[in-house]
Amino acid sequence: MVKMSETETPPFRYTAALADEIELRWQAFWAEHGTFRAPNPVGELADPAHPRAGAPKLHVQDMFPYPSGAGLHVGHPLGYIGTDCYTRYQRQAGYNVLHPMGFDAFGLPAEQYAVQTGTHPAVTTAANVERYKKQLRRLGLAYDDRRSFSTTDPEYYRWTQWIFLQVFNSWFDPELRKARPISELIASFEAGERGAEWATLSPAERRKVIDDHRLAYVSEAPVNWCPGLGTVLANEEVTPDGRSERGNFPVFKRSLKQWMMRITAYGDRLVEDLDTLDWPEPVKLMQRNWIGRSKGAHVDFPVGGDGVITVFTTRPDTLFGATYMVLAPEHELVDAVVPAAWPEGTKQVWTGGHATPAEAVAAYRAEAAAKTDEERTADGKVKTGVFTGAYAENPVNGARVPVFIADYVLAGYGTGAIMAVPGQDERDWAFAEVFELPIIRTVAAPEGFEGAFTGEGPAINSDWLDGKGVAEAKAAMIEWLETNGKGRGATTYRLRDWLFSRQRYWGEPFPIVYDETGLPIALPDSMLPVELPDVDDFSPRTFDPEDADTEPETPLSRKKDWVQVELDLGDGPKTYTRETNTMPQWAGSCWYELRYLDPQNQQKMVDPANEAYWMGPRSEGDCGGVDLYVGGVEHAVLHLLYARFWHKVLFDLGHVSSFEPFRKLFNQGYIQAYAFQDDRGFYVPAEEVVERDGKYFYGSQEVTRSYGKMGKSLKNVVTPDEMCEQYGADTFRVYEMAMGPLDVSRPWETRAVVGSQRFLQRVWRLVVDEETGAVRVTDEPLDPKTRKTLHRIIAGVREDLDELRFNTAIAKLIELTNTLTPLPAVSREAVEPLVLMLSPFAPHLAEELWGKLGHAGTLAYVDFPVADPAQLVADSVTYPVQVNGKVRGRVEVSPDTAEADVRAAALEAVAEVLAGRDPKKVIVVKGRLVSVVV
RNA sequence: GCCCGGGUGGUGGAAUGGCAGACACGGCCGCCUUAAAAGCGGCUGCCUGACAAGGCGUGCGGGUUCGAGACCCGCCCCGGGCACCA
Repeated sequence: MVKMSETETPPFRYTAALADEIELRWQAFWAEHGTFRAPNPVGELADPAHPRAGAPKLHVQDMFPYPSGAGLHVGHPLGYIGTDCYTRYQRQAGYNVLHPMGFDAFGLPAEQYAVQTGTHPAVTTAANVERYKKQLRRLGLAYDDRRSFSTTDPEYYRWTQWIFLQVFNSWFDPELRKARPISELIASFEAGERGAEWATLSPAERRKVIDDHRLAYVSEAPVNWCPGLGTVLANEEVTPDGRSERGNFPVFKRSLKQWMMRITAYGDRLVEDLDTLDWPEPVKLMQRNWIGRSKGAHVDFPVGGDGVITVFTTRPDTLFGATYMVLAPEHELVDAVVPAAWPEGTKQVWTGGHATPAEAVAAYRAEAAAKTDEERTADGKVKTGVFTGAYAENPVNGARVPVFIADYVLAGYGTGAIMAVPGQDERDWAFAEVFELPIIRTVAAPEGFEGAFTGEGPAINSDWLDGKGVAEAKAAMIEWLETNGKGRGATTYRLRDWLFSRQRYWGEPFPIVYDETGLPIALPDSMLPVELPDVDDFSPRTFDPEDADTEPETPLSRKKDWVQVELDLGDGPKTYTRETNTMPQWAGSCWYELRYLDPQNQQKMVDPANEAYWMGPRSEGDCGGVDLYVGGVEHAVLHLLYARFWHKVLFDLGHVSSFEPFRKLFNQGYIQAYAFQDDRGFYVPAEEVVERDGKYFYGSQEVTRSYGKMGKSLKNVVTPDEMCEQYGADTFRVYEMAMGPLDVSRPWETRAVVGSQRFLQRVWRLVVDEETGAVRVTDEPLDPKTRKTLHRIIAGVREDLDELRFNTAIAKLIELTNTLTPLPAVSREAVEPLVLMLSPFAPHLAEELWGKLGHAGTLAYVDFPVADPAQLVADSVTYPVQVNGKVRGRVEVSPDTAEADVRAAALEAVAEVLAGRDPKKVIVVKGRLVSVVV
């Protein structure tokens, strides 16, 4: 029996099968010819003969993926396709384009899989990377294959370790506001520039002093301990409700010895340099919020005999309104200030019903400690606290102010103590109301204003500040505090130092060993990389997720023969102990944009000439960096903040010429999908659900629809592999780009993909006779009208591509195709530009058609069409004529018609509507419309 | 609570203050076909209407303007971020 569909389909139609054949052939061609290799100025990848050698450069990069075992679904490559279209266009427009792709391959899932199966994470990771590469190649993504790497490659993490050592071997000079080599600090100590004490210290004590200045340092400090994961986490990895971002386990504050990076030293620059970046405002805002810089003053309040409570305030101008103070319950001074008995005049509400201050404080502390963060913030509007029995003295006027403890003051921010100014602070106002504390306004509030006034206004009740505006009063007060030794201007940050060690196996080992002093020693560059040793047991010790009283234990610590190592570090062979923590997953992604520039360089992380070419500043004050960095908004704080920090350290030390890693950031949207559940709540395969009358059915049973992520468990995954099989990669690419703007999230709809296939089929048919396979294109010139359309579309497509508006660019190409389709002859004059303009989106099809049009080789370096300005002026203009805002007629005139003539013609066109009424006003908008008012 | 985005046909989405709904999906009709699929052509915002035509339309209410989806004021809803940060 003959399959009808096969016999009836024209033999040379652009079908999925033909697309498959064409695509695989061109992918092989590109790979074989190294078509998308970009030449470097110097080094292994230099190529003076390359068509783009020495051309203006463009460095475009995607946030590289973690190669998961599940492979890609159709949502993952959205951004990759976007940057591929953009870079293919720019390459044709004349740029030397760097568009690399790598893999962020250290991390938890590979390790967890290894724990379950006993397979080494390196094996799983390598397999997953291969799978990803295959899937990406099948989509025709034009990467420079020589520049691909995984963060897990020893040749790569050798440089991650090298950068760690750069950080370790530096300190931040607050005067110069930059990192400097630690050797310069040591020299300064030795020269006696930093006090005489140095000379009296033992060698180990000196090392401790120096270690305390390093940008990477070990500290015993409260950290986020996650027993469920068996590791500590950075602040950025803990959700606001105190759980791990990965795994959603409880996280506890524990004091532990861990590696930290002094990112806080860069707080100012990380905030200020945001202004130089072309990033989405919301992302900048999130970084500003995370860094949380506030400027103000430290003010000293004398308490008791010679005690002092130092507070941080952003409103030193309101000091005359400070009517009480609050310490965090955990504040170290609390015990010191609490007297034996309640002083004279203690109000009943202040005591919490306790007989002595000590009892009240102890009870309140116990209460506060028992509350989780959630509970503390849940009832955040009701202020609680208790009087300590102590009074402090307001340094500006000597007023006696009671000292409270309350959990609305956080131990971890500022100094853990505040001066309370209820007149100008809403929280203080609320507290003052509960505890019947006096309220003094120090900024004039508007007539009839109730509550705390936080706005602008002249100072009042403030002695010598009276009448000054807020900004002026702040400055005056800071000056007064400094002159009188009562305080000083200060800046604080919400940002904490970055916790950099993890108790995991699958991460970069630290290039650090310890000697008998227990102090860290950096390994020399010559000993890099410190390779991750093989172990039998990959898992860190994990615990009952709720059990806070547990201790981390690293997998590497069990490998005794690796931990104890004999080395000659200059003092002859000695036994050292290796650091057994590993680096967090962020380490590898903190600098990968740099390694793409010079991936094969064995001598340097990146050759300065290559860095300067691809990422260097373009003008005085320019930050430099990747020209376009595309990825999801979920990395707004973590990855992007860490990467900026490392980049700035490398800049300070002279290793790079750019002071920001990513000049322009673009957040792509997500492709999401519908999922369907039956009445038991089980997910049913989404592709088998049919819609009838606005309801959804799986077989005969009605199911409910929800919208969200694609996932195996939701049974709604669609893969690019399936799309390539059903339609071809080019159709899939065109569909993803046509379905909406790149930065907008949208639902996946497989049945709509056919629209893109039809479009490509029409283009194919313009060139190829479906019955004979012959090329139909003629050398006949275009008719003048179509020529104008062509050039209008060329101009529009270029504009759209420059702005990453791929959806509207494709709409214009469809329009052009639909214009050409019904014409009796297919003119080369129109088809060649069409093919070239289509090539960023459907590169395989375009290459194939380009060949059929008689050109040899690839079109990747053929000039992108340019519109002829002469063709962009219209022959005639149609003016719609509005009467009172409604279109009532139209006139067609030549574009150079004088305004008066347009007006006359327009009035004539709507004469019937006007019915003799006299127009009050006639507005002629040149080239647009005519508006008549009656 | 505060700060960002965003609300346009059945659906995804277009529109420098100037003809709202480009382009596509879906739907309806037609051509081709014994038939179906594919392909091709037409119609498709809503309401009234046989047609012609008219009215109404960009979350809601006001405003600016000859003219507002876009600008201003006040609300509502959805998504995201932050949340006692002194």
